[in-house]
Amino acid sequence: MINSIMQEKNLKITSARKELLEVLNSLKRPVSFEDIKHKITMDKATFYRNISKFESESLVNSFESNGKKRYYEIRQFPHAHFVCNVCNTIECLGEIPPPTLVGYTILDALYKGICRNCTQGVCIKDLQGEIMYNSP
Amino acid sequence: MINSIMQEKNLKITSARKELLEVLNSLKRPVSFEDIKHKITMDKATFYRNISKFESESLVNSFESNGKKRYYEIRQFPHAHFVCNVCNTIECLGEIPPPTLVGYTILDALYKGICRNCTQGVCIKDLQGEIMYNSP
DNA sequence: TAGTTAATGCAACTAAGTCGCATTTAAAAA
DNA sequence: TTTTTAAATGCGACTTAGTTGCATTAACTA
Repeated sequence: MINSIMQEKNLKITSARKELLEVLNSLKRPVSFEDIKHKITMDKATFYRNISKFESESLVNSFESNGKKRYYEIRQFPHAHFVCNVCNTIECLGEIPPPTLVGYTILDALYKGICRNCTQGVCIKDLQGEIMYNSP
Repeated sequence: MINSIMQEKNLKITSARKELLEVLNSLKRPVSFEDIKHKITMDKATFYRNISKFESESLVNSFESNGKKRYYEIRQFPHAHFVCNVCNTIECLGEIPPPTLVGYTILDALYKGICRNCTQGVCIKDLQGEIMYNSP
């Protein structure tokens, strides 16, 4: 089915592309080049050229998180992401719609903060002045 | 008053730090190192060391946008940002609260999409499958 | 004012991402 | 099936954001 996806987009089916889509598809979470470079055999130039082609064909999404790295994932239904400042985990948020912004088209939402696990270990008063929203 | 801010945080008051805080304070919008490197006289190592110290002292906020650059701004009241994928403009969103995420502490929100100006020039059908939320 | 410690400038380095070019390969034509 | 050709690949060189070590300088303290 990976082949037919590429055919639909009129992309030449190469072994590098199949490999890359299979890896992204099996992981189903946002990954950086570093995360998967040992899982793929292609050159990094090929990785970036293909990722960028996949993005322009709407097969892949990307965003940047806390580090200086970009994260890529297979595009499924549109969803937001949450990056934890403590453990640096990136979570895909399923059901969270972004707020209303009249006149704007929101394509992506990225939230940062402290995830459920880490929140329990963090003293709230250390966050004085930083809190946008603290959930109950 | 810039001096007293640094005193409160027990930061040594140096000319580089005064210069950097003054520039950030006068611009009052998120800027990258590139944006302001011609406005400051310090070495880039000093810039990054001070920005990072300011961040850990809660004087400055940072986030990454579409490019591979990081953006820094004086921390005022907490607010979200909107990055336009078309014109790459970064807007500070004043009154937009992030959604509820039970158990999580949200410290930052970054939305991407198409800003008010650019939305008028974009054909909605080009966005098939990408739309998270299209405002009325 | 002298002494201590932290901040600075400089240069070298790392890592993400890009680009040009020669070679290979997928797929269409013959 | 073989030939053709345009696109994809690997390689190496490059760019740029950000970091680090080290010698020097400047801010605070006694």
